[in-house]
Amino acid sequence: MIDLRLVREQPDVVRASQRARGADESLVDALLAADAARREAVRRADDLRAEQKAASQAVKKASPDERPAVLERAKKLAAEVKAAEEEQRAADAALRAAHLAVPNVVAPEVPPGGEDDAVTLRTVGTVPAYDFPVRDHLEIGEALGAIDTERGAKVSGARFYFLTGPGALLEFALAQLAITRAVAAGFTPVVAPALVRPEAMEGTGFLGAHAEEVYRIERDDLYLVGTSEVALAGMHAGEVLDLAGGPRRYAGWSSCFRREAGSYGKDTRGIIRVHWFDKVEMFSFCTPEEAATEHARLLAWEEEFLALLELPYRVVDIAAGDLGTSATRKYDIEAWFPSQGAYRELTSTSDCTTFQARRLGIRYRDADGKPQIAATLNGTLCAIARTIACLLEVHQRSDGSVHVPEALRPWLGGHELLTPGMSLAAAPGPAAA
RNA sequence: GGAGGCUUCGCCUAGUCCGGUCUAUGGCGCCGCACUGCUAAUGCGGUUUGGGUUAACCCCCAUCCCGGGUUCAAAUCCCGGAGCCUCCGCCA
Repeated sequence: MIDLRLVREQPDVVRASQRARGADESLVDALLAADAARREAVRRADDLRAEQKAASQAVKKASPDERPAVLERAKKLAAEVKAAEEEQRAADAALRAAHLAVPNVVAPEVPPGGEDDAVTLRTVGTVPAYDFPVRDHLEIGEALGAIDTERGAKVSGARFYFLTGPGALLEFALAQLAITRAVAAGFTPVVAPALVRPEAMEGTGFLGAHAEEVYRIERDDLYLVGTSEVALAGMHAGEVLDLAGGPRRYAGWSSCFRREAGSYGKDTRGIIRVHWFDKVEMFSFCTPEEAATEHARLLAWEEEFLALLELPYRVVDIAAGDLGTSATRKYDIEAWFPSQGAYRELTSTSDCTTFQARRLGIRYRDADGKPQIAATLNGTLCAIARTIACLLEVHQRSDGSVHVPEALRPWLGGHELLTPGMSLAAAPGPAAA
C-alpha cells in the first residue's frame, strides 16, 4: 500500500508513476474519492457514537419517571449508530480496495518503458569462447548423473527434477556458500517455513496480480511460498523494530514453489524454470531514508556471489512497466547461458520502500520515539536450481567434465572437476576440505 | 484427533464470577521537573496504538488476542476463530 498522505498532497506524483508503469491513472482519482468518502463516513459515525454514549450514560442517571423517554432516545440512537457503522464499514472496504489497486510509486530514476526496455548498467566478466559444440545444462547434467528430469516427471510431473550425485552435492555447496557469505556480511541466517497463512501471502502482495502463480493448500487454508521473502517479511508483521543500529538483515533458506501458469512452452527443457526449487534470499528491514543505499548493498552482495562462482553477468535496471507491484525499483542480474547465447535472469533485488511494511504493520521508532513505517528490501542470493544450470553450462569442457569454482570446492570434496563416472569421495591431497 | 487452562495500553499485573464515572489499577522501565555540594535516593508529573478534526493546542471516536452477537450500555455475558501452555492419542 502506498502512503495515503502522498496521494492527498501530491496526487500528480502518483499519477505520473501510474503512467510510467503503463497502469491506469484514474485509479489515483478513485483512491482520492474513496479516501474522502471514508473520512466523511468516519466523521458521521464518530459524532453519532459520541451522542449515543451520552444518551447511554443518561439512562443510568435517569429517575424512574424519565427513564422510559430516555431509554427510547438511546435505543433510537443505537439504531442510527448501527446504520452509520455499516456505512463506515463499506467505506473502509471501498478505500482498502482502491488502496490495494495502486502499486508502489516508481522511483524517478527508473528507466521508462516495458519488459524490453531494461537498461544494462554494466557487464562483468568475459563471455567464454568454446572451441567445441556447447551442450546445454541438461545434457551435461545427465552425463554427470547430476540431473534427472525424466524421473522427476514420472514422480511429480512436468517441471520437476531429481538432483542426484554431484547435482545434489552442488545444491548443498551453493547453499553453504551463500549462507556462509551472508553470515560473514552480518546477516542472520534463517530457515523459513515454506507454508504460510493467507495474511502473510496477502501482506507481501502475492495474492494480487500474481495469485495465479501461487500454490494453495485449500484444506488447511495455507499457501506454498514462491520465495522465502513471504515468510521473512511476515516474520515481523505487527511489530515495532529497533532500527537505530542500522538495517536488520536476514538470509532465509527455503524451498520455493511456483505454478508457472502462463509460461507454457517457455523453458520447458532442463531446470531453468521449475515448479519447485530452493533459494537463499536476502531480506532487509530499514528506515525509508536508508532504503536506496541498502538496495545498492544487496546488489553488491549478489554480484560478489556471482564473482565467486566465476560467472559472467550483466546488471540490468528494470523499466517501470516491468516492475513488480511492491517495488519502487528493481535490479536483475542476468548470467550468461552459453547454450542459449543469452543472458538470463539469475537474481533479482527489489526496493519495496514502505509498501509491504504498511500492509504488514512493520514499524520502527524514529528519533522522537514515534512509530513510523519501515522499509523492506529483498534480493536473491542464490536460486539454486537455475544457478546449477548456469554453472554447468558456463564451466563445461569439451570432454563433458565441468570446472568447479574454487569457492565451491570445500563442499565438493575438494574436487576441481566434476567428471562423468567420478567418485564423489573427497579428492586426495590438501585441497580436500 | 481429544480434554483443560490462559491472552489486559513496552514488560509484569489488578479488574472478568454478579455489565454502567474501566475516562482500565499498581509495579518495572523510559521521559521531564524538583530537591540534594556529584549521573544515587526521594518526591511530583508524564508515558498504548490507530483514526477524525486542526496552522497548532484542544477536543472527539475506536482500541482489554481477532471476528460476530445480546444490550440503552460489554475488558466483563453468548457464539465462532487464532495463538500460547498442560495432559492424552498418533507421529518423522
